[in-house]
Amino acid sequence: MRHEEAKIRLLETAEELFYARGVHAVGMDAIRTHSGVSLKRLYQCFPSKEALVEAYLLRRDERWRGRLADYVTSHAETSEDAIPAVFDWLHTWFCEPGFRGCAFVNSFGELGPTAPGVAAAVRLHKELVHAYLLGLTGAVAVKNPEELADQLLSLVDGATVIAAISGEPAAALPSKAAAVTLLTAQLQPV
Amino acid sequence: MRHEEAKIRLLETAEELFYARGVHAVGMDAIRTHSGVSLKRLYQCFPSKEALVEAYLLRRDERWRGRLADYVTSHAETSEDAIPAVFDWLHTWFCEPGFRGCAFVNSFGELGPTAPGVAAAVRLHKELVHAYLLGLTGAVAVKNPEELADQLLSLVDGATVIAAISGEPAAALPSKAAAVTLLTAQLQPV
DNA sequence: AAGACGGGAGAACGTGCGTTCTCAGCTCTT
DNA sequence: AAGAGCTGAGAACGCACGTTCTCCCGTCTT
Repeated sequence: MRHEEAKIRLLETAEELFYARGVHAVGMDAIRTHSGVSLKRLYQCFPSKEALVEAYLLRRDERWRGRLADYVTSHAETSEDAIPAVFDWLHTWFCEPGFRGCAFVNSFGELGPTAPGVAAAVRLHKELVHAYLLGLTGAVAVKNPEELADQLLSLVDGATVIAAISGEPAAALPSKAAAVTLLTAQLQPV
Repeated sequence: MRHEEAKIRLLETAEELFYARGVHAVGMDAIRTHSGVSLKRLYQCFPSKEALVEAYLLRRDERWRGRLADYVTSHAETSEDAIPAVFDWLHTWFCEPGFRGCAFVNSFGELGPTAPGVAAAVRLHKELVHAYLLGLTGAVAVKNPEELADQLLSLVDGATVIAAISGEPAAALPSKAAAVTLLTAQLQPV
């Protein structure tokens, strides 16, 4: 097995197991069994468990934002439609089997104070999501795109937390309505 | 040392350590050392670590909601003022040294899939906060108090997550502004 | 006053984890 | 063809944790 292929299988396994069960509930042996990559190779690819967790988070960040952006660009006709489309995508995400909240929030709660690299990856993810939302609010004629992006991020994270804890995907709906209200309240009169 | 006093010291120590470092980073030995309660007594009061975690969460829930309600009732003159006051309190909470996000969200991320009792305590807390917010939205003349309470809960949890990850207490401000916008948008014309 | 009781301190035990080491087999060079 | 080097499987090691056990001391009853 080639080095690159082993890395991919390890990252896929890490995402599957760490997200589903939490980081500290998954041992390196479970990663090895599920991935079929030997421990020796595993430690060649990632020098420690923490390094594997960081790599998993960075990869998940890119894929997560990619899926969001793809959905929004393919479902929103106008710039105004893009903002509610973000919450439509959240709803479909919440409905996926195995949804268990935001991997970054979960990892931060679990490892934040003890693993600085993980905390940095989580912060980076939130900054990138915020930048994406700022791109959306900057494309419509609102008074304060920065503030609106902050508010949307808060609604996104809040909806995700509530959907995870309550197990109710419909938690996306009031947040979507809130986003629309906030957007229209800030729209400049033409 | 009396039984009740030992319990209180254990719960105080548990709150201090579990919240600051996370549950699995704090051993029972650390609880014992910090509290001064012997291991024997500890296991007489709480039969397992999970039981201690649950008791800590239930106690923190009551104290947290109590502090919120006290602040709101003493700082809000009218029913309309109560809703922004919630976010003012969040801001003061975020500014406290040692703030590390929502203990319930953190515990859920860390233990959710493996500890059903913890997950239930977290759900209960969110339901009680929602009920409190519903009490506030029901006291003003809005079209849909249920939806507004859902939205406020989302903003509260979102602001808390973002403040914890970014380390920036000002994360409360856009959420407060959003709450005010949502409230005024729903106010019935007199 | 003496013995039974309870409590504190900490050792002990079993388990599970992250990480490294061992060993046997396969592959590729010369 | 032979040996060097890499690979995978899994044992081994050290450590930390949750939980229980042991021992010794103070206290309270009769």
